[in-house]
Amino acid sequence: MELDETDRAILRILQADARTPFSEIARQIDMSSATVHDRVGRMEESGVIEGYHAKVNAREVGFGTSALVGLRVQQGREEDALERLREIEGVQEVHLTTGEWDVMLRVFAEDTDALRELMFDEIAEMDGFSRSQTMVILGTDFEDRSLPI
Amino acid sequence: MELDETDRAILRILQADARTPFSEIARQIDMSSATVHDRVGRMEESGVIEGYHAKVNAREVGFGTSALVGLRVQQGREEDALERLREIEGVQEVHLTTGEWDVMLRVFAEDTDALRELMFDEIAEMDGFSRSQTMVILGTDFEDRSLPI
DNA sequence: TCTGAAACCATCACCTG
DNA sequence: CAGGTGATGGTTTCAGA
Repeated sequence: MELDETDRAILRILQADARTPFSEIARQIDMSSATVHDRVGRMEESGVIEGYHAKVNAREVGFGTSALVGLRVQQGREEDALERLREIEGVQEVHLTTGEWDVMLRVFAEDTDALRELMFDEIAEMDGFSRSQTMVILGTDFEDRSLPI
Repeated sequence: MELDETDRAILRILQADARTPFSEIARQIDMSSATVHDRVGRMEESGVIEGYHAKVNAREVGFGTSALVGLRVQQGREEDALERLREIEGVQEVHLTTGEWDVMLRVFAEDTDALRELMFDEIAEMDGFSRSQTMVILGTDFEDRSLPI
């Protein structure tokens, strides 16, 4: 889908605050809210906007620990491996990558004990993986910065 | 902040769709929308809810390439290093980690050429870093899965 | 892309158990 | 004191221009 500057302005606003009323967006971009409604609908339909999500503080809901995990997958077992990763609740992101690791995960767990259990009992147990490396996240300087549209 | 099952139900709904009207949330959890309004306000105030963000398809807005980058930081230069990373637009996440790398980044770029420029002209140029490794993301199986609250 | 109108929603002061 | 009611002003949404 072709996006013009008006669409991009709408995206910038909704990236920063997805609950901004269309009427307020309309004021900011100097158009009617019917137009905003229209354009947002088109961007949702076409997949430019993939959804709206509340960002919840992980620590506050009991996930005090997070880590990045690199995995090596045995050749030919890729799809199989991904399928099993999807079933593990703490796994929040799965990327296929070039370089030292074939798959990089972001996992969340209650604490370091729960992380260890997740790694040893769920991930290390899976076959199709040869090596892994866990990088515990000690702190996050920032994340969920808006894309510079 | 203490969260009860009602709060958690609200969080689950807003994680999945941040634009759900309070009246609809009220229907789902069988309470009045005044109560939902109240509880959401309290969770925003206390930092349980950190914001509401539209998820924009990166490819559709011109970011066809993404990578995870590991960096080694010279001792004592950490704060300095983070400050410069914050200024680079394509850098969307910065985590401090244990293990092989001190800092892990998520970067977005227009294409592999732009990624190379970002790596060589902006990141490799910075001092305070000794080594780096770039893992280009070939595909993402999933990301932004909701936390299992 | 806008106007206008109907339906819908957020918000708040004020009750109620 | 958490939760509900009800009024009101703002918002969404859609047909029609």
